[in-house]
Amino acid sequence: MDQSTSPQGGQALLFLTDEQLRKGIEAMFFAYRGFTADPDRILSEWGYGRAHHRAVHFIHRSPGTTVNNLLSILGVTKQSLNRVLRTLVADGLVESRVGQIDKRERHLYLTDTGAELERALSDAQRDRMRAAYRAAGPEAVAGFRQVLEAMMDEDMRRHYEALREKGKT
Amino acid sequence: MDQSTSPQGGQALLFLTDEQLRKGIEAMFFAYRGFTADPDRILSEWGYGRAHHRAVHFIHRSPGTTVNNLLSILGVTKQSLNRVLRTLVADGLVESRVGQIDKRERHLYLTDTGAELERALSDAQRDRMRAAYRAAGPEAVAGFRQVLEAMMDEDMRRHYEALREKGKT
DNA sequence: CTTGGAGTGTCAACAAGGCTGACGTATCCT
DNA sequence: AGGATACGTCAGCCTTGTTGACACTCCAAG
Repeated sequence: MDQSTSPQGGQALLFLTDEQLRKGIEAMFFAYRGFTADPDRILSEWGYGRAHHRAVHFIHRSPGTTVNNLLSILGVTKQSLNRVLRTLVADGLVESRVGQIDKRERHLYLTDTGAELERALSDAQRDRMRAAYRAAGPEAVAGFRQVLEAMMDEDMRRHYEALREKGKT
Repeated sequence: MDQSTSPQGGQALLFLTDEQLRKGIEAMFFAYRGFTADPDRILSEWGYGRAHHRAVHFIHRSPGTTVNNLLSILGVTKQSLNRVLRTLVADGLVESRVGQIDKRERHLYLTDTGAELERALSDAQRDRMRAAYRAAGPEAVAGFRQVLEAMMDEDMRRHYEALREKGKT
């Protein structure tokens, strides 16, 4: 395709050999496995799966978020998300409050139990992330984040960058 | 848990605030989605899923690999892998040859068609990886790889590092 | 006030791709 | 000869994704 695709073509310029890129691809694959291993263990103890983890994580991050908002972040159908939310509400981990301004919307909050699960999950995941960060060092971390951000789709980057936007209950 | 878990505790020392770590976690989540988006599109055209991608990728990387070896790399059950391999063999993308030294083993190879799919998939994935690498720059890439390697489980790092070991057909 | 549409919940049916358990067969090794 | 190994396969179950269809509530525009 371009010069960097040929075996040694762009190496002097940009070191992007197919072999380098393949290593990066496999690194993503193997690392993502490690990344999810600990939460998966905890989730199975609670009888949940990754879908529940994602929901709990983003509800914790943005308390009061609406179902629709969650849908666009998670990128799944409402039927799929609803199944997960239903069990979380039924099990008392998530509270779904009817919106005050717009009563069609449901605003989602973690209960104490929900917060407990979230804490167990994020503690485990942070521990591994922290260990990796420490092993790699500050400069490596900066590079890590730069590459990951460059790998995201546009809309995902929007969600990624959005931290605080709603402060009302 | 330790000093870096408290809001500002370890920042001066290691900048590892919960917020920083959370950002890293979400970056992994969103980036992995981007990472798999292009292959997923191609796979659905061929009527396959990610499981087929993984099999095809590692057979391409290590032609003649055995089923057992593939199992340990992919970390799935033989029943699960077998279902995927069966369709790939039936569709003529993968060839399964009885071992010459040990006739119990089956050695796996891509056919021309299989290589064609692999090429389409890895081209797409490399394109995105290359774009991300270029956008982030060489130093960032080094850091990216360092952090990912530190995030892997032990056995995964072994597979990740193993490039060539078998040269015989 | 009526009506269209947005936001949400839910039922049903289906598929991919994990899992466990059990069994059979061929082959190798001791 | 007998146990271990490599592989395939059948059967059943679970999670999590999909479509399609339908109902309900409410806001806003006409």
